[in-house]
Order: sequence, then structure tokens, then C-alpha cells
Amino acid sequence: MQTILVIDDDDSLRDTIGVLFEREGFKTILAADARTGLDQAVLAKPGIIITDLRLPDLSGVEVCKRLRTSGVQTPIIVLSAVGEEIDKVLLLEIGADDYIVKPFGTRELLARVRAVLRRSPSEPHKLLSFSDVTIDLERRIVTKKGVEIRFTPAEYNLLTFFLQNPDRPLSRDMILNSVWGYESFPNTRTVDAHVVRLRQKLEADANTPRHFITLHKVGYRFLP
Amino acid sequence: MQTILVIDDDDSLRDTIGVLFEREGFKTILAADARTGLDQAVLAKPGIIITDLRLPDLSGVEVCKRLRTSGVQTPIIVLSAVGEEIDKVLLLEIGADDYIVKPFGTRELLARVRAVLRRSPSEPHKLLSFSDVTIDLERRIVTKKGVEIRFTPAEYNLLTFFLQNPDRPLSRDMILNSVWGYESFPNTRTVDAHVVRLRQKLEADANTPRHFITLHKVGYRFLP
DNA sequence: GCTGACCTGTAAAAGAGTTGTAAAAACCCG
DNA sequence: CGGGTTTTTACAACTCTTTTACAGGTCAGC
Repeated sequence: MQTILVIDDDDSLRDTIGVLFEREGFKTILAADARTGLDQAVLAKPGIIITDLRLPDLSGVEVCKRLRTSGVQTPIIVLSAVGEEIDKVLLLEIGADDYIVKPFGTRELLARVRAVLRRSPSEPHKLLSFSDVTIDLERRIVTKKGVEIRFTPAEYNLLTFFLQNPDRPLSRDMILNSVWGYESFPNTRTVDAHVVRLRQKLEADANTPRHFITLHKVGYRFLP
Repeated sequence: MQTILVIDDDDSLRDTIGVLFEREGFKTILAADARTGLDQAVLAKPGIIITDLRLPDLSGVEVCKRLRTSGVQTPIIVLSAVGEEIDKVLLLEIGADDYIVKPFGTRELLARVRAVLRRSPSEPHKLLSFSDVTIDLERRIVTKKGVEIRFTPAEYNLLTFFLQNPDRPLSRDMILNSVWGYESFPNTRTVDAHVVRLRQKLEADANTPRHFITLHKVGYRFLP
């Protein structure tokens, strides 16, 4: 049986949602503030969490962040009042899986929950792969022909960036911004140095790369 | 209300335990020797019995035996001084339910008592294990090749967290949040210090860890 | 096709940052 | 207080990142 955790300081809404999901056969756990919610998220191991954005002690954003940084991967749906500023991108970045603007119909909430639940367990191990190389994002393990190959953080980040942007020409600046972030400013040759290592570790013949392609005067392109 | 019978000739320890459980809402009965203890076990019908192994008149082993042969099924926890030879198998054979090596924390004693009371007799404990290490979650006992290894609370919590999150890269922040909770903010090196101790106690060769793996710049990974 | 200016590949050094670890300090609890 | 536990600290050892230097490579224009 699925367990659902509802974090909302509005008593009547919280109870309404609780009753709704109980009728649907969920086990429901209710929390009126973020702290209780966080505790319950760890203790009760719910299958899904619904949290209001505005809470008495911590914001829903903070709730998401804390859950994610402590390794909780339970899907989260965020509720926000109409007019309340919600930065969709921010929400998804910090690890929320969906959001609903109040007021909403019970039918809609149910549908959203079901949708989130449906897609979450179906991707238990996100795998990226090309040719004979597989990357397990969950476990941070790269294998070639079934053999594990070790990557340093910079290499690993670069690799996953390439995998997530296949076929596209990627300039060194673009790569630096995306992989290294805006805080650090290494020289663009750094990218080259790392590409070399990706080739050495992953290409069949590092001298004639078939996946990590140089675009002269442009940058690089990854071909799966 | 639960009644607890403590049989120990060490006055101060006996009283300490007595006070401890009184504060926890138990009715306590204290006995300084085996004979008094046996009498009280029958008369007062305690819910649990704690007995020292070394007593002036009869040994703790003998106490267990006599209780069991006279049909008393009350759970028994045996205390033994460090270095005192304790044959775990013998103890469990003669009907003891658990044993604790002195010196022990009151917290630990309480936890053991609660675990014994909670557990219905004959129900096997939940065990976690990897390689030649076994962790009894109920009794908080860790053994390596059958030999008990003692862990401090912090070490134990970290260990079980690792066991519950195998294969996954775990950042120091994630670990701090999950194991220490978000209320306490030790510096991240604390995690390293504890990992060192886990390795020293559990790895075959602490210099080449095979279970508690460092992911440079990332954190740690536990491999069963 | 040749040339020269500019790009890229690459190994290796330098530098920056991270981790292992023992030991000291701080902290509790009884 | 006194014992054990936890956290911090200090420094050596180590890993990773970035830079550097130079050997090739590419390509536009001759």
C-alpha cells in the first residue's frame, strides 16, 4: 500500500487531502509544519510527498532542498497559492517533481499524484549509454564492455554533459559554463585536456575518435 | 506498568540501573544475590530480569537455568564484565535473551531492554550483513566472523546508514543530514573521522578499503 | 600544393584542493 | 570530577585540475 505524506498548515485543506487519499486506499500521514514533515519523510518513508509552498517554519522550497540533500528521492508535489510567485524552473531544479496551483480539484490532484507515481518507479536506474559504454547516473559508475572505468569528478561531469547533449556542436565556452559553472574561469584549453582523457578512456582508438569529435575552430561534438 | 528485576552485587551499579528504570516508569526490584533474585523472580513476576554474570552465591548462568527449568519465561538480560569469558551460545542456550558487556551506557541498556520487551520470544532479529560482518538491528550488536565488535552510537548510526544505502555515492553533506540530523552542524571532516574508525574495525585491511570507498571530491560509497 | 598563422593533441609539471589519521580539545553523562 | 565519546585540528600524503610547452594538424590564401 502506498503511503502519502501531506505537509500543509491549512488544517482544512490538509484534512481534505488526507480523506481524499484514504478513500483511494493510501496510507496518509499529515504534518502541519515543515519540521514535522521532514521528520515524517524520513521515518515513515512515504511513497510520495505533497507540500505547501508557504509553511510556518520553512518554505516548501527549503523542504525540497533538505530532503534531496539528505538523499531522500521520494517524489514531491508542491502546492502554491494563486498569485504566489512560483519559479517553475527553480522548483524542478531543487528536485520537486510537479506543482499545482491552488485552488485545484481533487480530481486533478489525484491525477497528478498518479502521474508522478507512475513515472517515478519506472526509472529505477537511469542509464545513459552509447556503443559499449554505460553510465549509471544513480550509482555514478561508468562501464565499458562491462568493466568499470574510474572518472574524476571533472571528467565525469564533462562526460555526462556530452551524453546529455548529443549531436550538437558545443563550444568550449558553452562547455565551461555548463560543466564548470559561472564561478570558475579556467582557460579553455582545460576542456581539451579533459576531452583527451575521455577519449583515452572510452574511445576504441584514441587517435581516431568516433564519439568525441573535434569541430575545428568551433569546439566539440558528441556522437553516440 | 512493567516491573524489572535487577540482580547484581555491585551496589552502585544496581542502584544506578534501578534509578534509571524508575525514571523511565518501570517498577524496579533490586536483589544483591542470586537467591534473593530467584525468590523475587517468582514472587514479583517481573516483566524482565537483568542479572550480573558473577554473583556471590550462584552464577548468572545458574540463575538462568533455574528460572527456565522452573518454568519462568520472563526475558533475561545478562551483564558481564569486560574480559569475563562469555559464551554467547551457552547464554542463549540456557535461555538468556540478550547480554551486555560492561561498561555500557544507560542509553544502550534501555534500548536493549526495550528491544527484548518488544520482541516476541522466538522471533528472529532483523539482520543486516555484508562479507563477514553481521549487524543485529534489534540488539545493536555488530559481529565480524562471529566476534562482537563494539561501536559507539555515532559509529553505529553511520554504519547502518551506509548499509541502508549501498552502491550510492553519498556526499558528506548528505551523510551529515541523514545521520546527524539537520539540527546539528559538525564540520564535514567529522564524517571522515568516523569513516576511519569504521574501516579500522571492519575492513580486512584498513589501508585498502573494499567496502567503505572514498569517492574523491564526492564523498563515500558503501559496497556490500 | 605550399606556407604561415592559428588551432588542437598531449604529456608532464605545477598548483590547488582533498583525504587519512593521530592526537588534542570539547563535550557529555552519570 | 572521570570515563568515554564526539568533534576539531594539524599535517603528511595523495588526487585532481589547470597550466604549460611543444609537436602536430588545419585551412585560407597564394
